[in-house]
Amino acid sequence: MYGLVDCNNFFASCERVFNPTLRNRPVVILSNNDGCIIARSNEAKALGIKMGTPFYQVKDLLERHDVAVYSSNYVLYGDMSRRVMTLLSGFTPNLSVYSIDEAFLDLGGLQDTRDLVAYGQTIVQTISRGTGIPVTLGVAPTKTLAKVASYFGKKYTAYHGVCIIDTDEKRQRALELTPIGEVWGIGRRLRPRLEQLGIHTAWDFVMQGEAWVRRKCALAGVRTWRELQGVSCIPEDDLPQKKSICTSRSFAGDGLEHLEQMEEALANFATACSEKLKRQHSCCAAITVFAYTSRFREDVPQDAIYENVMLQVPTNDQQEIINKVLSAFRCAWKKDGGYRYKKAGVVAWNIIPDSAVQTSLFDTVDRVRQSALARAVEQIKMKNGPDAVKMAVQGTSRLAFLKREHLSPAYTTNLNEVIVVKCH
DNA sequence: TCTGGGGTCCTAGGACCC
DNA sequence: TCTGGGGTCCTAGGACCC
Repeated sequence: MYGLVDCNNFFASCERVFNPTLRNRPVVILSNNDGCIIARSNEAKALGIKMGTPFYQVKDLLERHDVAVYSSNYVLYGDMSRRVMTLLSGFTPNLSVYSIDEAFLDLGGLQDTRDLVAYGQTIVQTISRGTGIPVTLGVAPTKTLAKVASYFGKKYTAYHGVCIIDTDEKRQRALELTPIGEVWGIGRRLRPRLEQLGIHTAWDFVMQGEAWVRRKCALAGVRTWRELQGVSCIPEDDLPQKKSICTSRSFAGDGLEHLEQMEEALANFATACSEKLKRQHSCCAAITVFAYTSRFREDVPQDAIYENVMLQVPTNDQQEIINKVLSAFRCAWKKDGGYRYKKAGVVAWNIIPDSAVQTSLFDTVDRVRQSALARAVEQIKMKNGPDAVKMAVQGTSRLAFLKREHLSPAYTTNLNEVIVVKCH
């Protein structure tokens, strides 16, 4: 059996943990640059606020209903997520963290339903007491069915956060009540196509033949179809190593116009990619740098830059990645183009373990010197903090281009921002 | 005025080989 | 008029997830 633990309205719940006045009040969280709504409390959902709605389109509505609005505080959410996952790892030898707010638990040892219900309640209550985050647990023979179970666990309060699908009768009943679009693996495109073919519930889908599913939904559809029948076919512990690593941002306002501004932003994106590569002990053999103007502005000239760099010798070195990114970007830069770039980023790909790097006879980089410098920089950072030393081209205004007007404090990670309790 | 930021996998088609 | 029969590799684009 698999358990799926899913944090309820995770970002909104994180804000609530440290601000009790937000309880029973609708809460929404905005994306970077305060652009879109990316998380909502139940009260906000009830107001009809949709995921992904641009903030400016619902600003009036939010004010009318006294909705609390927050900028994304990923430092806080990341730390709260780590706490939840740490607690969960105590309940299973096999925890697979699926996203910032979800994890699959291997519950293989527990077959008896009464045991499962009790164990599930313990898990939910432990997370709630330990972190203040409400979670839902769905349990079923496959991961896709565990998702279905958690859908019902959230929908009906009578489950008290734990819903278990452990018999064929329960499975059929659940699938009959599950709209096809709610199934994990059926997305925005497939749903209308299936509905047109008369498939409205997960059960309608399961009742089709395999060849039919294969024809209409390709291989991924067949996998979902089998999972819904109780045949597990989503591989264990997927992708610990990332196959591509991307750092990108939108720029607030009209975007960036000058090469120097772009260079500063890209140098910081390149640095972030280098750090992510080092964290998973990888090197990349290819890098992409991209930038484009706003696709929403038909009244201004449009441009897109997209440059690939193939490396002779894979690397994760900050300086080298910055150099490659910037020289490729400068070649593609249109002097006097007058474009305002709204979004840019760096992607590292063709990733291999850093232990498997092959050198090249024609390498022009002094690797000995490079790694000595990188080691020295790392030691300075360890001793004096992550911002103690940086490349000049990175500038001093990290994240300055982000608009975050509704940011909450970093309650759990910054000593100057921890919560203060006043005694009278 | 204002529209996120990451990832994965699969498939079709083109380029190339003999 | 008529135009083989296998392969491989790469890439772009489409689908999905959070």
